[in-house]
Amino acid sequence: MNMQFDVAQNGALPLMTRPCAPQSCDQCGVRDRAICTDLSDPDRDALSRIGRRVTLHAGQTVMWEGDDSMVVANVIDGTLKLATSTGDGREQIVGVVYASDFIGRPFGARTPHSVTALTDARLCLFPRGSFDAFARDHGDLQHRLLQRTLDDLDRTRAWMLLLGRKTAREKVATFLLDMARRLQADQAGTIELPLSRQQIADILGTTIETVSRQMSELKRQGIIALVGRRGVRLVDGAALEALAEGV
Amino acid sequence: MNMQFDVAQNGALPLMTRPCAPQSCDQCGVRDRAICTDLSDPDRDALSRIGRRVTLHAGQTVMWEGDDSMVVANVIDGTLKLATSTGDGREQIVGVVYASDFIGRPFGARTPHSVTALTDARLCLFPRGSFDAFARDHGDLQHRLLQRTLDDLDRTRAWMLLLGRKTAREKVATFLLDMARRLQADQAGTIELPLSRQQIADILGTTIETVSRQMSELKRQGIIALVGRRGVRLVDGAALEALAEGV
DNA sequence: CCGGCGGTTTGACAGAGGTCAATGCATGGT
DNA sequence: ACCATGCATTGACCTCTGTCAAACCGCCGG
Repeated sequence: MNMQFDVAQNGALPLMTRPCAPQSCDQCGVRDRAICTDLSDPDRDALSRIGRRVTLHAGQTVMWEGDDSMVVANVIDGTLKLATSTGDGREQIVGVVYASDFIGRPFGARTPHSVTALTDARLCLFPRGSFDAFARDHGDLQHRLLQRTLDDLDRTRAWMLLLGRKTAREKVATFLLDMARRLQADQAGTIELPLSRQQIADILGTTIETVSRQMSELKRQGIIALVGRRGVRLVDGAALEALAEGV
Repeated sequence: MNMQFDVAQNGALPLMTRPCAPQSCDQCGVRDRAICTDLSDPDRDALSRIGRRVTLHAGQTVMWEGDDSMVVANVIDGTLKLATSTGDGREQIVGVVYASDFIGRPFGARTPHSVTALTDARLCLFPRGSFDAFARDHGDLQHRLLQRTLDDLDRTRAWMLLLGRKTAREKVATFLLDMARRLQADQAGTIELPLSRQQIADILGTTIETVSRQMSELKRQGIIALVGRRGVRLVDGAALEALAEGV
């Protein structure tokens, strides 16, 4: 099906080589949305001292499927994909994460999926062992992590319905609505997808050609408008909603 | 695709009407595997007093998708399915749970999927509010719940690869290996599937006919043997493993 | 032991979507 | 401003799997 087209883009990981200058949590952009939000000031400082700010370029992979789980992180900025693949290189994106989301596998030995930057991104990175220890001692942090994990699980299960039972048309409609919900539209109502057609196909469990054909068809019907390579404007949201549910 | 064929089997829920006689945790069959395992004796007693033992018959549904999240439970015995469906009745099973697993949506207002007994089952049922409050006060319980949720999420994401990228053959092979891993084989090496062909199809995101055809083909090749309606013996496990990965 | 029910298997067919291939066209570098 | 490159679109074709339908057969009750 599709090859791991972006492996070649991955340079050496900057994790060890380019820690940014230590930066306080005070001016952190996700300060009031990340899992560390409701820690007390001294606790947050302690956690902050465990972690490092790290910058990623689009295409770089932070963790690989099956690796030992060495680090976890908060996403400060940017969009990343979580993916797994079959032995022969078919890839399925199992999650897309945004600013303030948490990535990595705490309390477990293995990273079950790769994590790759789709855009340039900044992370607040923690060694897993230290993070685990810290979390065990801080009930609210653990509670927030649990909340997030439960939400992730709900979203993931909802996506299984899409993968297993929806038609290509329904998949694309659902995807567009999902993106519109997460992304901020500009003044013209256009959203900029952080994903290529190939990546969209990898999320929807289909092919690039099918995604393209479905989008063209939606455009032909006047339900969406395509602007440039990655821009989309949802012209008739209600129609999309209907298609997403398969009516 | 497939209709919700088993809705008709659902009698009135026994949840309110048939609480079993209070029963201590001492003789609980999942005592050392459920999330309550490492609570202190008094704590476990306290939790036990919040909950009730409840018996379900095969086909009965405990919670419906979209309902307010009123209860959570430990599975003491039996097998249940978690499912979501599209507006027009296509169903996707998003999880199968066994003895000692935890079900329901703690810390959230809505139940994101239905929960239905596949076999007769026994639950240790808690009102969600009380359970949430208890869990917040007991870090180890919450930690165990987090562990389980993280494991569930890993498994669920692995299943997304199957739904999105695997062929019918690979799906069936993966399913059989997964069941063999979970279920206890009898002396002849035969496992008894707790699922009908329709339910298998609903797990794999395919149809009953495709499942049947793939199983027949595997049997023809001597890789598995079918015994009766629900029995399967994995004759050539290595061949199955190879098929599951798509080689 | 038999008969009927409900799940399962098998067959024939069709269509959605995958594959292969060519063309089109944004985007970024010079 | 232009071109080159790589992504996206479109087309033709084919296959896998879904659909419809009939035959089959475990399993249970009488």
